[in-house]
Amino acid sequence: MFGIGALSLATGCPIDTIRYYEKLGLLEKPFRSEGGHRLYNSAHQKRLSFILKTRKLGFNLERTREMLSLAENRERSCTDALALVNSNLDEVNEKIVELQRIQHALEEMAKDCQCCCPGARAPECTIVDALSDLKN
Amino acid sequence: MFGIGALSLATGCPIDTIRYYEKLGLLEKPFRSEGGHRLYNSAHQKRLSFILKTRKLGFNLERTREMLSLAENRERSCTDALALVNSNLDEVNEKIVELQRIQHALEEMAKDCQCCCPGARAPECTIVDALSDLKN
DNA sequence: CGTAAAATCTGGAGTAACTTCAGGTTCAAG
DNA sequence: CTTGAACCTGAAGTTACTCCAGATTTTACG
Repeated sequence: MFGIGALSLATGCPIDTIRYYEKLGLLEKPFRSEGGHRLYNSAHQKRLSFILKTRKLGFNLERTREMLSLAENRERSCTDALALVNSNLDEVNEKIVELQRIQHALEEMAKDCQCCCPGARAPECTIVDALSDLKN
Repeated sequence: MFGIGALSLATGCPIDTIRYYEKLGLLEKPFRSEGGHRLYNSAHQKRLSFILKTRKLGFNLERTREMLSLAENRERSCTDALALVNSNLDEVNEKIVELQRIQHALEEMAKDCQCCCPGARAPECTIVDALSDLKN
């Protein structure tokens, strides 16, 4: 049995976040010392590690919650876990595509500016021009 | 002079967002009809379009604000705009790298599950296993 | 054992960038 | 003139935390 500080140290999860997960019901309520301090065991730690690993894979808290219940429920099939992974993957892929679009556009802007308006005043800058342009 | 609905339609920006930008001072206060309805002209529309274009390039509102003041201030040099673009580009690149890491990990998980635990119960699923594993 | 420092407690507010809501007022068309 | 659409305001909700103040508990040291 160890305190919240030790759990935080062991998992790398900030203390406030641990309490936050508890409030959301992702983490079950820990035991308490006589004075009211939280006391955890290795089961708590495992569950928190699970959550953190899931979060690192980009799952939001709702999906994390589903993954947790999946991991605990012996009735549910593995295809549910796969579906969860895949829907998360879809989202990640969409985000990547969007960011790459942005990346491309920003690189173009930077290139144009560097080649065509070095030292110029902002109003004549190609970047400002591009943003001001009502077309496209 | 047109109302907020028309501006929204013209720019594709939701009405609530227009009011929100006004509250933040990104958009200057419009004229008002006798009854208090907002009235805009093409200058307002241009400014809003500028903001929307900047947002589409992934700039946050603070950077958008800077870009706006840059576009208006004849004293500031073009290199400032370039710096803004580049710092935004840096952030975008970081996000892409992180998302690609996640993408990779999720793809691996999906592959493992599809090959090794079709139809199995969740507790034996490779996905759940990977998340439960305290190592790594 | 006493005390001081470190750890923990609680409830609430702050963050980004909107979005939604309720309850009321104004505008435009017929 | 009436009615339905558009618009008004201020406040609360969203995600996933993070930070704060002020109080209490625990632990270490002499």
